[in-house]
Amino acid sequence: MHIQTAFRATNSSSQTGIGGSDPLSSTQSAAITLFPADAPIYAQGDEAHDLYMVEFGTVRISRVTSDGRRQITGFLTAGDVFGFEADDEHESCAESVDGAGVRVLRSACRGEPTAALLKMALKGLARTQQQLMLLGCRSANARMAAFLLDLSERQANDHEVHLPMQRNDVADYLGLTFETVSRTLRFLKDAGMIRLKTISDVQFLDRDALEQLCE
Amino acid sequence: MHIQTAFRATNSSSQTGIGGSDPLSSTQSAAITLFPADAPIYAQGDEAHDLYMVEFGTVRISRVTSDGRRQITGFLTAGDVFGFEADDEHESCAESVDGAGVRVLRSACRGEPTAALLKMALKGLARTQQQLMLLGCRSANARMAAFLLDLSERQANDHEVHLPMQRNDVADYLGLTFETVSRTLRFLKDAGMIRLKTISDVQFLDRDALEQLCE
DNA sequence: CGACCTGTTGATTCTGCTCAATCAACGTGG
DNA sequence: CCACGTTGATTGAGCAGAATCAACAGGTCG
Repeated sequence: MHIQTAFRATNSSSQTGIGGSDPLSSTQSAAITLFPADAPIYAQGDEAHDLYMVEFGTVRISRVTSDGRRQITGFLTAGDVFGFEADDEHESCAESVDGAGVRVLRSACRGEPTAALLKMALKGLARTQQQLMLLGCRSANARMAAFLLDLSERQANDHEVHLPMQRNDVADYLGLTFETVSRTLRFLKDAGMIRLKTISDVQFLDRDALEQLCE
Repeated sequence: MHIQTAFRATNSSSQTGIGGSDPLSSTQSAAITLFPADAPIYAQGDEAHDLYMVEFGTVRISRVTSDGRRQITGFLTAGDVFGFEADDEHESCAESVDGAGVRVLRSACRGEPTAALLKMALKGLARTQQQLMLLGCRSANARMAAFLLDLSERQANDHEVHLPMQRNDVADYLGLTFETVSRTLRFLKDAGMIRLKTISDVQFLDRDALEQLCE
């Protein structure tokens, strides 16, 4: 099974600054491919050729264990680059969450690596370590608070957060069950820390309390 | 406070193949520094200049949260390279676990990056993702089993594993308490999967059962 | 020998998982 | 239009497992 609905849009010069200089000036691939919700971008075991950059929407990176469980190892949004592998095979799979636009950076990984390429790899490393700290939080409430604050920072909005993914995805990201995710949001609501504007839009009522909670 | 007992040894050409060619031929720093147990190599907040390679012994990378808890984000052994940062400041701290020999790779990160450098960074990324999957294991027994098997692979020994770090470190690595670590080892012992040759040497009696457990 | 540190074990508490029911939103087809 | 099925989200009850608090054993070092 492969991508069907993926279409190609004209290149809309990404606003997603990486460092200062555009690291892709020599590797531009003008086409952006749209992956509808839940469409696979690459799968576990696929050969790893290229790198990818999210242009809009959200991409999830996940890995499935032999017992069928799924661990989401990252949610990526505009400007994030993914597809790095130590070997020539993808250890994780990448899927669109909500209809994501992805640009393929061909030949970015061919030849001698550039400083920009290294920087992107290090950014991926930093993201992964960040999530590691998140999973280190013992309580479910703390993890959720940390997750919301992390999203808030990425979305550059101190007062509100949009959750493009569903509860199941959040659960597999935080190492919880989706029931617990639901309960946790309810706890934060009852504690007066957040308000659920819609099912996927969270408004912060007491940011300090959230920050204190995830410590 | 800085390293005191650190001494410099003659360079013993490392056997720790990274890829095939020696990536450090142009960046050799002949000196190896010995860090005694628990000695800091660098601290959270230190300026990040160089990269480091473990020559012998074990190094732990950790991060402390504002509430005082510690999350160990990696145990590194001979051949592993660490010190990568996305920014110019160390987000984590590195300490010797058991008396570790560390070589500084000066200027490895200056100028244009090499393919070998990128490869090392990607290896670090892969290690971090591996641990992320480990933390994704729900049960304490599963985490411990996965940890032991992971160590076994790194030590290239199918029958036995040496634990250079103490229970407290294992706990902070696995996101458990040290009491639970103790109990978990006891469980694996009672289940006939392992034998504790010494307090820090674990012998596998039923490797298959361990592998099945951590699924 | 005593002080201290690491590790083990026990008892209790509490958190999150499991199993289950319910509800709201949506789409389909009669 | 409404009956029906589906899917995602919420909520409840009971239980298993890990954290917490506490006691104790073994080793090392002064």
